[in-house]
Amino acid sequence: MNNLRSQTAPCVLQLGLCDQRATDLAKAKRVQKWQRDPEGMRLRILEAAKQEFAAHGLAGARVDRIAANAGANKRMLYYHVGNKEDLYLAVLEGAYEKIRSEERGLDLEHLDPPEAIERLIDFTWNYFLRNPEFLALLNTENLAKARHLKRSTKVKSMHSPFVEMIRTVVTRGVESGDFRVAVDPVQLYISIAALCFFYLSNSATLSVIFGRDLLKKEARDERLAHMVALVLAALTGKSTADFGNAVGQGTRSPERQPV
Amino acid sequence: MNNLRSQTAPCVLQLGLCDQRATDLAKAKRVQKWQRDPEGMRLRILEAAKQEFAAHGLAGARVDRIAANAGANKRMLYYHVGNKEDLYLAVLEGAYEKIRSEERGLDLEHLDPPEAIERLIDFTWNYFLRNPEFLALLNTENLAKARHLKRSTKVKSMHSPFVEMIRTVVTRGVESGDFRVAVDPVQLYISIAALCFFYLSNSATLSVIFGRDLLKKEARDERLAHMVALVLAALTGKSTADFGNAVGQGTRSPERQPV
DNA sequence: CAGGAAATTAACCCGTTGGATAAATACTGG
DNA sequence: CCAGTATTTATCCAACGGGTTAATTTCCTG
Repeated sequence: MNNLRSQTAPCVLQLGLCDQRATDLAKAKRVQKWQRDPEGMRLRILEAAKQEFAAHGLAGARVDRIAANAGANKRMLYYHVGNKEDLYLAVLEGAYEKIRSEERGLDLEHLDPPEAIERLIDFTWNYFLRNPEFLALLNTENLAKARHLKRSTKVKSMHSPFVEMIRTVVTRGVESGDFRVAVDPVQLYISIAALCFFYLSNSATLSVIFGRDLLKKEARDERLAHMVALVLAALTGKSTADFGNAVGQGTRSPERQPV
Repeated sequence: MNNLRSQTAPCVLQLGLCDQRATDLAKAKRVQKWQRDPEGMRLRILEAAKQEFAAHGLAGARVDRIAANAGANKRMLYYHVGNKEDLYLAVLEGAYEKIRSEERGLDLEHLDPPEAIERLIDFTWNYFLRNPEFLALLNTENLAKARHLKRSTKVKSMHSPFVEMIRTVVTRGVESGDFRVAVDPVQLYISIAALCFFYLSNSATLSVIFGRDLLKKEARDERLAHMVALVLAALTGKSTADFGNAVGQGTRSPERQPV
């Protein structure tokens, strides 16, 4: 259809000359047509690749589109990162790095155990909301049965501190009497992630089959309250108001009733 | 690489002649080379397509491979179903049809509310375990933002009875005093599906980052117990033995410790 | 048993796409 | 300011993959 090669955006800071190339080719020669910026270029490539892989999956992603959206030439991808799969793995590693890095700043150690859990849920939920590409990338990688992730050395090492962080919270909660039982921290984290991840990652199909928009503000708030109430009720044994409140909200307004 | 076109498997019931075609071509002419079987062919195509789409996603799926695995010619797909996207939608609709159909047989109405919930979790979990393609298909469709599902008329209509089924259980549970709160049935189902779905759908990456095999028998049993305990504890307010039991199992055996 | 419709096969078409090559241009150290 | 290197651009291409056309074979019906 449309030839992507002709769409390759010129590099940043091109001194506003590219548009007039036709009018004065001779003069253009004396001026800088592009600037070097390897680091910036690499970052823009990775960002564009993240969007592309998230939007279309590994097989559906187009190298040309990534280049175009990065304001680069296709050749640059191979020069700066490598082939399509290398690019994909770099994006994936970056995505894990980013979330685990933010999680490290959660500082759950200084909170009451129930508050710590609530904060973890709140963070996870909002992180997924803010970074929908992350969800899509994980799904893509799981479709590939983690083939690429297995090759990655970086990723494996960055998860044990995170698990330990949760384990500490659980242990403290049991000792303080806030929690009735000492759950396996990995199991607990998977459950928390599951509640957030599935809702958001599958919101498109769920919205269709249940006939309500699961992403609108009220629905999102309701969901967060539901998840916190669910997990805390199970851990502490005490019911919270929110869990009860969530009851009818989704069903009362008639236009949101599933047909 | 290898030319798929030459791999097209002959039709079923070819009277065992195909292997000897080279030896006696003349005689073969007098015998049936293939049999008509439109319904069977359609089914085999859909089954092969399901596997292919589940394994590679929409963009990654190869029409040639589907044809080959269906023991058919590529042209047959277009003859019996339509183009690639039609094929994909047919597969997707069939997948929804199948799970909702099995769910209808659950007969939760005649169980105690807590038992009914446990049974629903148990069924969902095992259905996902038995039908991993279903998970992959849903992920693929969500990557496409439910673009195809929205076009489907069949799918939307088959979910309201299911939601009503759950709503009845919840209402009965509240009336009997088994449940402390009347949760929104959609919210509850999404949570149950989430706990099962995410664990299985993402088991590949999770197994890598947490350094344990989440699909082995013990891990699966442990997970089911954890989920049932989590949901029932939140609904009933009573702790169950399993939730506590699950504590250390994942962490005690040293080889499963995340590094 | 003829003849036409339904089912199946074989071969081809052509735009797309990942990747490669070589040439041009900017920067840097001497 | 010059030579050499790093970065970027402009083309090119062979393989691939979805889809189509046309011929071939089986089955059904009158």
